[in-house]
Amino acid sequence: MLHEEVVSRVRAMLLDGEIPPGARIPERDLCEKLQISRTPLREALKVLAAEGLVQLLPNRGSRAARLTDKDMRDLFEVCQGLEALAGELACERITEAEIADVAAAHTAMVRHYGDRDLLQYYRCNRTIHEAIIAAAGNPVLSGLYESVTARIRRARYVTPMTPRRWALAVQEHEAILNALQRRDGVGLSHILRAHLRHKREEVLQAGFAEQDEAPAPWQRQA
Amino acid sequence: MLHEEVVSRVRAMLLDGEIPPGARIPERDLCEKLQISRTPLREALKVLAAEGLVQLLPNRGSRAARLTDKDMRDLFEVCQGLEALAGELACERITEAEIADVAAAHTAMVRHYGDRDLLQYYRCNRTIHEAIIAAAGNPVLSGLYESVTARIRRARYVTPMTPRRWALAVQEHEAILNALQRRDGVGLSHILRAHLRHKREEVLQAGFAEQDEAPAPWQRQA
DNA sequence: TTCACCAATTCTGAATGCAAAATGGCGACA
DNA sequence: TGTCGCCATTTTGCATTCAGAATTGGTGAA
Repeated sequence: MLHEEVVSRVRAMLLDGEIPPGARIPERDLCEKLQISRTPLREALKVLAAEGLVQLLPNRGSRAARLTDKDMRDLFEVCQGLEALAGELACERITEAEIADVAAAHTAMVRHYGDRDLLQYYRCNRTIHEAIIAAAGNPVLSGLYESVTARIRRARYVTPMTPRRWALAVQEHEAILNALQRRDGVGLSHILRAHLRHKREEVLQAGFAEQDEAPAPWQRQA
Repeated sequence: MLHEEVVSRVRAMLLDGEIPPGARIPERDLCEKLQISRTPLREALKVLAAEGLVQLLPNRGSRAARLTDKDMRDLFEVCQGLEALAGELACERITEAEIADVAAAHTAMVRHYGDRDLLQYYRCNRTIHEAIIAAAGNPVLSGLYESVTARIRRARYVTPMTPRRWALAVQEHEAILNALQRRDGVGLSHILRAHLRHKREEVLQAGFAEQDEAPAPWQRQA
């Protein structure tokens, strides 16, 4: 198994919640689960720690990072900034073919909205957002966006929506597609930010802060 | 030596150019220079590779990453987005005391401009930008900003400036401070973006693309 | 002289072993 | 009975070791 594969596997386990937030990560167990030795696993854990997914406690091993409400707010804020930037850049650089792709995904998404199929709706939604990022043609931006969204993905794409909010979101997406087709970068940027601000409010209202696993009150968190 | 210390040391060597861009990094040499064994060094290299400072070639070791013009442009673009976001957030959250600190750094910077002391000027400049980031009160943002600026620091703070551009930069900084004092988030955001756009043009004009170390023509780059 | 091929060396990547630190349990004492 | 301190066990962090791949140098043939 390649180094990057180990990183991906463990990252997936963290993001999918297979390793729950706040849980300790016993190296030995993960080693035998992944059928590798401790050295490559430890390398992967350090990388994931640098990404903010894992918390390293010196001489006390590693834990899956917990996301507080504050973390979630911070991540959403940055995500807003990144999407806004991507929107502006995308309007300058996107090809007609790519616009058509986004339009297709949008149409599919609206259809799933009509069917009230939340899962498929979210899938198309994500496709659209990622297409806009990709259209910005900036690998640095793409990388940071990937890292940030990965951490809020469960919150972003799992939160149930009220009919009212869902309708608003679809409406916003109409505006997003429209701005993109008009190549109105400033407009798109504003819409994306508002869109994400609303999403953030949803998520925070839903109370998606990740709880501590062993919240013994006298143990202060490092 | 702690893990984070190893990462920092090697990162510093890369950013300072002690390990030149494109240079191969023989693990054994660095090990004895840092007085550590290969295991912790390799962990650090993987982390730095995830940060984009190091390029891992499977079974062929690692190289210090080279920055192309495109990389530089991408990094500046993202930097613009992050600073713009930070400017808006800072205007909402900055304290009067922090504004005073920025104002003091600004005054000092203008004085160094009067003395044509580029080094001290850049020092104050950086203080101001970092203070704005810090005032945004978003650790995720701070972390990404730190990572992005580290990679363009040499270009950003080493490029010589024409008198004309320098004067413009100072003028822009007046506007930055002014917007901050008025807590005009949107205005600050725009000024910061223009400021960085100008900076980027300077840097790219100066031709700061990092050359290959061993550009043997028949060796294709991975 | 130049190219191709092969052996030897060097270097990377991963597993194992060892010392140090932390965790948990047991007993002593207040 | 509850708390503190000490010792055994577990786990981490690192050095060392081992296997495999890549590079280098050399040899021979065209």
